[in-house]
Amino acid sequence: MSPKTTKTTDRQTPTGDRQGVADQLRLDNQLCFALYAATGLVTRAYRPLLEPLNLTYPQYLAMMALWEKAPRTVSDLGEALGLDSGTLTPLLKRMEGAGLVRRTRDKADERRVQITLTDQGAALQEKAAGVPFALACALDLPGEEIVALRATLQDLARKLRGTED
Amino acid sequence: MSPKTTKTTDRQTPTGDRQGVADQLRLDNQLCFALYAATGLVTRAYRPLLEPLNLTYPQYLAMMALWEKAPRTVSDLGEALGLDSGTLTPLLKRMEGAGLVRRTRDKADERRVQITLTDQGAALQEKAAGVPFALACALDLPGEEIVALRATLQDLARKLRGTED
DNA sequence: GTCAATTAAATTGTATACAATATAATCGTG
DNA sequence: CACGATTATATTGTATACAATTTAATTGAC
Repeated sequence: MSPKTTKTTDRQTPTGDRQGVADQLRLDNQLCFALYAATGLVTRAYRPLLEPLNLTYPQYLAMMALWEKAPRTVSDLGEALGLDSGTLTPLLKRMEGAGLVRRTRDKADERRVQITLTDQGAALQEKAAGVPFALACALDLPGEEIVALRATLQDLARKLRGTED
Repeated sequence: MSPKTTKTTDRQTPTGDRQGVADQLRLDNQLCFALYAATGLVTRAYRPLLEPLNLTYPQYLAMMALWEKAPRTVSDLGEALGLDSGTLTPLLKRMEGAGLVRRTRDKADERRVQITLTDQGAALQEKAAGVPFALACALDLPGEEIVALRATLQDLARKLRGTED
């Protein structure tokens, strides 16, 4: 390793020098990679908790959205989850196959598909009741930090949603 | 909608009552969903910046890992990125097809595959130099908040990596 | 040294994601 | 009411992800 200063470079302005560029492109200096890695690890932490429910992680998110509000259309669900029909259609078909939801064309507007919870799908909420607490334990973070981090991320998401289209 | 209290419920202890369970399972109360949504939005913000480089977002992460250290083995890269060979092998084959890296069996240990940067792959770092700053602008967050959020996420990741195996 | 155990990649199969396109239904304007 | 524009979902094709298995090479205990 070449000798380096120990100065941390949390630069906000772009630097053109070779070392500056290399530093700016280090994985550990990327917010995006910190997000990517944390999301992957959290998803992995959910896996053993969701396996008994026979749900994948995105399916669990979809079920939460449906426990909040059902029936709702594919688009509505897509807005809530940030997913499009290309992702949701096959996901919902699998969930239909598993007996959790029904997909029925809206009679008032045949373009729309309403997603309804089956009895089994609604009942699954009871079994999922312990999941958030179990995960909070696995995270091993004080409650206030979880709340604060969540708020920061929701803030970031709000800003990014504003500049999308 | 049924009438509800406006009390925010950032509970850390599990509650068994119906409303408590429903609240605990609301999407907006999940740290995991905040992470998931923010990651998706950030990834989308990268897309237009990476398109001129002909890189997908995971490929961009892999390139950053390789600009930091190359050649390195598939496993080593996998540890850095949190990915296994099932994901990396096809990803690296595509990057090899694009002329960014070479994949060569390690002569000292034929089980290993060393990933080397081609001249083109190394040169791409110059073109990527502006990406982190451009994205920081798109995030529209003060630098200190970016640094703080990154540190919090790295902390979370460290804890989760500890409890994996 | 031999062979079971381990390790490193690759492969297979399933499940997201998303861009681009296709299809069908509804809307809006004349 | 006709018909182009818009909307909602589905489909197609490509690219992650990851569990489970396979293959090939190396290590280690004897």
